[in-house]
Amino acid sequence: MASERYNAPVREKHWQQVWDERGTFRTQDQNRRRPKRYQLEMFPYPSGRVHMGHVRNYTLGDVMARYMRAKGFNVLHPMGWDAFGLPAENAAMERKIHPRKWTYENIDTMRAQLKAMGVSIDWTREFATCDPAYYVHQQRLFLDFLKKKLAYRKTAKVNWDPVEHTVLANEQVIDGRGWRSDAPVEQRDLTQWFFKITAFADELLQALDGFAGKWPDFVCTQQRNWIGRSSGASMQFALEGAKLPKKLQTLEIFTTRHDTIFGASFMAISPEHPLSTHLAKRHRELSAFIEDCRRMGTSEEALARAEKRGLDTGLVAINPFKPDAKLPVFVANFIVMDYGTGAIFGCPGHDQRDLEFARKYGRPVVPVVLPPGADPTTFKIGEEAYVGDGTMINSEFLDGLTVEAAKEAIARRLEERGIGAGKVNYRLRDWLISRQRYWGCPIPVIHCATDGVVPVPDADLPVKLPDDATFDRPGNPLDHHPTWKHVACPKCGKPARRETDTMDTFVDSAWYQFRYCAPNAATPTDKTALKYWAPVDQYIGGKEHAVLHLLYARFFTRGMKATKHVAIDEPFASVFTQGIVIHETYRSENGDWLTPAEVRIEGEGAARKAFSIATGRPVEIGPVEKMSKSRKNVVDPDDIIAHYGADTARLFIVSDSPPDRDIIWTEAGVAGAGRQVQRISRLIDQVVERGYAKTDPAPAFGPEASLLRRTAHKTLNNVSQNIEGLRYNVAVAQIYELTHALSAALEKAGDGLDWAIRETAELLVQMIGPMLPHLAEDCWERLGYNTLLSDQPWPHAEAALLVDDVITIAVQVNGKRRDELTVARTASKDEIEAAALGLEPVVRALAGRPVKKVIVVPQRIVNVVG
RNA sequence: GCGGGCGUGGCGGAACUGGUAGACGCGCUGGACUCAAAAUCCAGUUCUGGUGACAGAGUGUCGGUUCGACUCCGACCGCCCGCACCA
Repeated sequence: MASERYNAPVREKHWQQVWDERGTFRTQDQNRRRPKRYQLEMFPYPSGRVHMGHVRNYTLGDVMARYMRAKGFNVLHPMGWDAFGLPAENAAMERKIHPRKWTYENIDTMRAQLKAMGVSIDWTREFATCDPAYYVHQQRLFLDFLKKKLAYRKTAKVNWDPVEHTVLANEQVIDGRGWRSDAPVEQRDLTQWFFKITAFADELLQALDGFAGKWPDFVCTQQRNWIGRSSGASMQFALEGAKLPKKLQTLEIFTTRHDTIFGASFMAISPEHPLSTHLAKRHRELSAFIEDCRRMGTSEEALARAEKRGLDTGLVAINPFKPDAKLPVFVANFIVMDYGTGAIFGCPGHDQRDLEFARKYGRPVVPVVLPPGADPTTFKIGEEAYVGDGTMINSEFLDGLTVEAAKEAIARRLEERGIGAGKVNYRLRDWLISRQRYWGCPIPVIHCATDGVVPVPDADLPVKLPDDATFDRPGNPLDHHPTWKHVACPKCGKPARRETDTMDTFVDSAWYQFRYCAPNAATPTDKTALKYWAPVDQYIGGKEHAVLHLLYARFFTRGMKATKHVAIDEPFASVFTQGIVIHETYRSENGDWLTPAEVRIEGEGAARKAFSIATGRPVEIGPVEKMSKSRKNVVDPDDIIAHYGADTARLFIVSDSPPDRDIIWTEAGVAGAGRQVQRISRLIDQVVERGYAKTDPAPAFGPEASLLRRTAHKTLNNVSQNIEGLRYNVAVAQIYELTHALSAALEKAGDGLDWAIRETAELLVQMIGPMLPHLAEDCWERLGYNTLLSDQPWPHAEAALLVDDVITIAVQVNGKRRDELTVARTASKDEIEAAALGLEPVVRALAGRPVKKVIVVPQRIVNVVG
């Protein structure tokens, strides 16, 4: 009897319903004596529909969650919605639908889609960050941060996105453009809310050292660079040459090369430096120059190659170590205000940029560091500044010292004289969290003319978003609202103004991982729950969050520790970044993009051609790119699930490509995965059909049965290890090999073989469980069980079956493989050597030469050197 | 410019701490079943020479260490990513 085709879409719905009814994946919170495993994937933004990136992300996490569950861990695998954000407001403007309605409708759609994927989520813990029940706690956290001065307000130059009508954090500006809008950002002076991430700069940096092997290297490197620690010194220079207000009479600089102070030949300050601003008031040429720089300034990295230009202010600075050296002060276009103090001393001998500037403006170039082996009487700086190590020269009391010693000597004297000190500088800026938008978490403060910034009292929380906002004009709807912002000051009762800024949506996602541990707690977090569940054991998500979200969440955890909401420093014990899903692009003759569903492909390889299904006209096959709506190279997961089933989609996602690499979505690949699903289903049917005799105790095993059992248990062992190491593609390959072995065994007969076939089939079904959960559940039932496979413990590999009595090792002559040798595992070196030397191909390869040496590595290899 | 990662068949990719390179899948070729097709199954498939046994070459390039190198070291080439006048 031929087995029926496995109807995945129907069976999958059935099993999803069973899991749902039985609450199979509900986390047992009270079961805290079992070891826990917190598996988390980055929660989605409810943009409308689930895309392939989501399918990949949640499949990768689900394989791990299901595996760990079977391994006996108490698994927390929750899901929620990163639900605040601008697209909801855009939808409100374009389609006249309220952001709340739009968001919750999308959530309903996407929840159904995720359920159709068969993800083992505990849906009872679900929340959306736009639920007041969530953001009330975020407001509490904000107020606690405010108390601890981790949140503060300041006036600063900020990145203004002219399209989104809001400010952006530095991390959200990519190549001078807004991360969502792609519009060039402008600099504006505004008073905004910040989180003091710089307070933890050093901690955040140092903790990265402990992440080796648990976080991707590139993420650690990028965070290190973003924090950008550099160790140097601050130094004050007295200014002469014009009447200056007291505050501007000394110029403070930051340098990492204080050793080269005797080689200084000019000073340079940023066009945005307060001194530049002051001088420009009475100096028309200077104000024109500053204006010029400002216009050039903001855009593009092209300015990195732009010409170094400067304007002499006429002021001179006194070198504190060489008072007779008068250093002209330039305003220079290559000095940026937001690093160090926005001012430097230029030492052209040992800095390439300073050298170019000095040559252009006729400043002297004096070498003060002598390269090892160079002649001090003839050493000169040519086209290239010398930036290496060496011995100090032309530097009075520093002469003869190493660079390192000279730095120490200078730092010491600076401190003694009170005009500077050794100093560490960071590139990291505080996190600007104010957004002039409606659909975000309101910042819970009130501005009072008498009392200043007043926190909203806890009893008045949450500060809820008004439902009746209007979205018909640009700007902040909260600010436009007729009544919302007008409130009484909680302190003095006088009329006051509610803060109308909302928080950056990255705040919402900076602590959600803790909320899942106790999603209904009356406080932001629950100590008992956190003690058990935190930190997240494995976090899986996109590479694009290497610095953004992953850095913010790390900061927030430290902030929450300082405010006693958590007891740990780091939110994620290990992080895995998945590759993206990419697909071919298709373009019609008139340049329009077409979706894969609108295209018919004919031919193979070089003869492969595409045609529009609608018009029949040829279509150009373009490069393989990240799936995106604009390129239309998207495949709807629903279509795949409806046609092949979720298991096929899941299998395609985890087979072939390693999870951290990009994966090319192809119809052929999906069809191939679909065939594998059918193949396994058929194989299990064959096993059931053959009948079995799984007697207890086990029968005597003949050679066929023993071989099959060894293969099955070895595979189990390897698959387990490969799942744990997120090498799912290798695990899948090994499962395929086992199906071949099982298939071959069905053709044979032998002592105990029926028993072994039955055992192997059960192991196989259990092994596919994490990846193909519906099929596995279905096969488990066909094997005669009325329990759920999802409730079965992961099988144990029998240690005795993992080692072979007889093994095959390669035999080389001079490093070249000539033959192989089958020997007992326990064979001695001498036995192996004797057997190897007797092999005919070995004798032939030696061609009569005497054997000089024989290397025998038991159980591995023999190499005959002749 | 600085930093990180990666280069293996026609393709995706395997290869544990240096020990039989190319597992597994896709594709391709041939065959079986079929009136035919689909589906399925079997065999072959790194390259070169040879009917064949077999021989030689081979993991971006060049060199080194080693009995033995995809793996370790040095130099170079190419691709991808991040930061970018950072003082």
